[in-house]
Amino acid sequence: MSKNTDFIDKLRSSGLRPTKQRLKICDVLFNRDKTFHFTINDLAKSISETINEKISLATVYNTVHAFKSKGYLKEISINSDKSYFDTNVTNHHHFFDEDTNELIDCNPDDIDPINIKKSISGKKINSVEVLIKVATDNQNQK
Amino acid sequence: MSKNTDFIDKLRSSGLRPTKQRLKICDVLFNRDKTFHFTINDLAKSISETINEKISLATVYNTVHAFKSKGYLKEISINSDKSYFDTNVTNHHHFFDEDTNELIDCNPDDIDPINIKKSISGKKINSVEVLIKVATDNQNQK
DNA sequence: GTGTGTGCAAAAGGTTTGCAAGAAA
DNA sequence: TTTCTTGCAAACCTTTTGCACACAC
Repeated sequence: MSKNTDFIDKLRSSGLRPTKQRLKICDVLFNRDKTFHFTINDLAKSISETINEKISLATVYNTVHAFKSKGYLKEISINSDKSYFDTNVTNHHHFFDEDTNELIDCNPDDIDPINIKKSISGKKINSVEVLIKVATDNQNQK
Repeated sequence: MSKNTDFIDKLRSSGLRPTKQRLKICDVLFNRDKTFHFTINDLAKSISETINEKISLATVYNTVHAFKSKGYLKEISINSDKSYFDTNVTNHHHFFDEDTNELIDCNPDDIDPINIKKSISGKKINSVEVLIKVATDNQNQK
């Protein structure tokens, strides 16, 4: 697990001042074994549960966006009503459980490489994302 | 091209009353050669440009949701800030042009079938969607 | 000290809701 | 006449913004 000094280095090296709030957010986001999928609300709640002091929503937004632009977080589109973020910034795909609104990472070998035969002239591919929506078996289809 | 009576039948057969507003929206949505990708705003604008009377935003939302739940429209997640809809309700994937915010349909044979080796126990796959984000070539990557 | 970051509240943008009036059955 | 639909405005929720104060350097 990362220590506080690691986070300080990480922030400093990307030009972000290691403030108390940012370090707390780092702690909540990155000090865990498994990938964390969250909405801003989840994160804010998680923060106020983990620590006693609470961090302003504006700061949480700021920080998440800063982390995203530095490549420490990835944003995932599922529903249009909320932004999901992912602490796993490697290229990977997702299952989305429509019953629980939960995101599940795919491992690289869970899905064969996507073979795209079409290209858009003058454009280059920035990302290829696969989203597999699942729900309990005895249910009407999406 | 579909005629008004077709739309009336379509609506009636799915339990929706063929009101003047819904028929107008049908006309704007389905009376076209190519697939239509739109946000609610696009649609509202398109309506007020096409016809002189305008339709309340609430009604546009109602209607689009009704059409979606009847399977006449498909919702696509790209950014979290807006809902995109698609008049092409067949299974297909998309390119998204990040320069122009434009959606482009993939034909079935543009992408090889997605081979998913993992499954979630007790859950069945409702949909598999691939989103390929593209941008002009001389640009920093996403 | 200078410049960046934080926090609050207010504003913004998209979407939903409640309810009275209107239209379809 | 009964039920569904419309339209408006208000409510709502998530996200952004402005600005004064505080903190990092």
